[in-house]
Order: sequence, then structure tokens, then C-alpha cells
Amino acid sequence: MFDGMGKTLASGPSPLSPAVFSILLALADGEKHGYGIMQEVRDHAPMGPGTLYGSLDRLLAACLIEETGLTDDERRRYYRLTGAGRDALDAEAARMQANLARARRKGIKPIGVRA
Amino acid sequence: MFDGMGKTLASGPSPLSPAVFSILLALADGEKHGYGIMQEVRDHAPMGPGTLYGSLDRLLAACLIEETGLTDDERRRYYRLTGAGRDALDAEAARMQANLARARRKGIKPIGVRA
DNA sequence: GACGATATATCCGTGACGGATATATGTTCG
DNA sequence: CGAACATATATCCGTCACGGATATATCGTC
Repeated sequence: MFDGMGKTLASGPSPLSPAVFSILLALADGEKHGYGIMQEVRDHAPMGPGTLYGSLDRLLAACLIEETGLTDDERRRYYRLTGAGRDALDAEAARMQANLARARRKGIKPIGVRA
Repeated sequence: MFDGMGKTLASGPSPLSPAVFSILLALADGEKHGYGIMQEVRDHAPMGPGTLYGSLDRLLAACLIEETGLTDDERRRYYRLTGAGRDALDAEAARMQANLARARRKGIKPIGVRA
């Protein structure tokens, strides 16, 4: 993917980078434009424009997102998830769940969670 | 940190790269040597020696792991988690849990999990 | 019409990733 | 014994994601 990770993005089961995951997740509940994505993501994981637009380009190239072609403001470019994009999100969620389960089996307790 | 992520490792709340996470997790239930880590991790996330030993160096530098100094085989170098390393694992688990929760709120269903 | 928020685009330095390669010792088996 | 393979660590280096900085333009508002 991404993921600071080689050819992470298009090459199958590779994990998604935090930036890419956040972007895909932001698009999971509807079309958004770049700046809108940045605003939604801002709190969880501050993202500079370089990361945002660079990631959008890669996601477009990998066909995980696509442009809608419609806009309510000349400046805005709207994006939506493709089927493959949703699949990637599902796969990533499964990966996270599996990792979390492995961690729990090893006695790892998420901070802020009291036994 | 890591993670194809700037100075991910030592700089606080930054997420852990998959490679680093796997290594720390492998050490969570006891001391291990490099090759032993590679074997445990192999199934979940195949890792070449470059990634393994490079990550070990960075983890040592960031004081998330340390060498035990003891060995049962001249060739082996054993590592264990430091307190900071365990904290990093806990924080990462919390991060994953939060992301998973956000994903579920958006209707993302991990693959292989039927409604 | 000045100013700040909105919006996108590009540049580029840094550094993680990870395959390839090198080297050496332990083990196994004919 | 010796060949072949597993164990074990170390280093090199090309590629590419990250992400801050910067540039540019339009919108809203006072």
C-alpha cells in the first residue's frame, strides 16, 4: 500500500498505510472532496496536503477510489470508493481484528482499558 | 515511525509499521533471537532479513527493545521488550481498537464475518 | 477590496522497506 | 567424510511513501 510499504496499495493483502486507511474510511459514508477529507481526518491523524493528494493519486491509479465528475463548486473534485476500495477496507478491518486478537492472546491490554 | 512513516518509532503516538508491530508482538511473550522472531512472524507477514535486522536496529536505538546479553548459542542474539516497548504495543493496540470502532460505525464489515 | 478560509497541486528531502547477497556454523544422511 | 540444507546474523542499496513547504486561485465577508 501504501503503508510506507513497498507497493502496498495494489498488491493484494498488504496492509494499508494509516493515511490511506483514513482516506478510504472518510469516503466510506459518502462522496467527499479532498479538503473535506482532510477536515474529517484532521483530529484522528493530522495530514498535510502532500500526503493527502499524493495518496489520492495513488488510490486513483490503484482504482480503489474514483472521481464522481460532479461538483457543487468549480474548485472541488469529489471522490467515491470503488468496489475494490470497499473490499480493501473490509480486508484491512479483518487484518486489524486478527492482529488485535493476537495481541490480546499475548496479554497486551490497550491503554485506557482497565481489566 | 517506522512504518514508512517519517520518524514514526520514537516520536510518540505515531502508529507502528506492520513489521515493527509484528516484531514487538513476537517479543511480548518472552525473549527471542532474530531468527526466532522471523519464524514466528513468517506465517502472518513474511519478512526478509533486511526488514528484520533493520527494524531491530531501529527498535534498539529507540529503546523499545534491548539485548539480554545471554545466549544458549554463540550465534544467537536475544532481545526482550523494554517498558517503553510494552507501552508502545499497548498504545498501538488502543489505536487499532479505535480505528476498528470507527470503521464499524461506518458500516465496514471485516471479511469473513457474516452479519 | 482586503483578508482569511477554502481548495488543489507540485516539489523535494528523509528514511523505512525489503530483496539480494555474504558469511559462518549446526545438523542430517548416505 | 562430505554434500546439502537449515540456522543465524549482517550489510548493501534501489525504490517509493510520507509529509512539510510552497504556490496559486477562488470564495465569503466585513
